[in-house]
Amino acid sequence: MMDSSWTNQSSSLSLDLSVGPPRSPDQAPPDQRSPPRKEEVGVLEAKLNQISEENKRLAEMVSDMHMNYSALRGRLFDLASVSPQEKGSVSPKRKRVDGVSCKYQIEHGQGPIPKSSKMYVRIDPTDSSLVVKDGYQWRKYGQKVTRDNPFPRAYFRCSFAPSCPVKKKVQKSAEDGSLLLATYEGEHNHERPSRDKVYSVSDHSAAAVLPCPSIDAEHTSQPCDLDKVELPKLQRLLVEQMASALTKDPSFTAAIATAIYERMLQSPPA
DNA sequence: CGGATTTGACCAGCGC
DNA sequence: GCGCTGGTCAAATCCG
Repeated sequence: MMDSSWTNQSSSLSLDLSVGPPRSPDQAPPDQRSPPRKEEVGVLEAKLNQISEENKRLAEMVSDMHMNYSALRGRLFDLASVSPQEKGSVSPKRKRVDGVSCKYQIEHGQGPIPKSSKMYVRIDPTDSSLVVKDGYQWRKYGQKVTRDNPFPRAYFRCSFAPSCPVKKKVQKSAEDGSLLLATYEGEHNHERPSRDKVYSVSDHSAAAVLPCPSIDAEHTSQPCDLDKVELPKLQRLLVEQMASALTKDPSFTAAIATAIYERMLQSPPA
């Protein structure tokens, strides 16, 4: 099985790339204790702004790398964990469509197959809150322990708009307690209340929310084939290499920080 | 005090 | 019909 050690590093991905204000003379090394002139301060401030911008870009790159890797990992996990019998519906024993009873569909005048999707969310394995910060507002209305998973499944309804029919089920992966699987049913009939919370890598309770493009294929019972991923090959290869670097080298983030630092030293004064 | 969460009860579908 | 299971309800409880 896959090495989950990287998940413990996920929080460290939110490495502090920000550059603080210039050191005060008291904090500076002994050989730099002379007070800076005004023009020097201006130069340093400009340099600081430039570095901050670069740090921002680098942080976004790391964020993207993390999400891309997690998405691929989630998909791989999905493929590995879904048995052939389970690919059609939630349970072969029950003729429900994605967990929605026939009665519910009839009463609510819905079609046979509500639009659904899944998201994988990286969390702290010790976090049992089952909270997926996807930007929408949810109200929990139930929790159940299911037969095939020791972790409880939580049921949520979208509470942002009273008429919004969207529901979601959130359950930890049975194999990987650091992975949350959120199953969404229906479509929102309103705008997203807050986009800022989505893909918030710095958020420790939901390090990365990962849309899984394979899920819609479930309705057609088509096997999810990694080769059919629409990502260009080159991009995928790049993502895999970056992911590999993240997983194999625990000091990868430190290396990035070192590179940034070296870049700072090489950067000419503005 | 009002809204959100918890949790046991209830319901429906399915297999035997 | 009965038991099992997943999904939902709703009263109790929590919390800001």
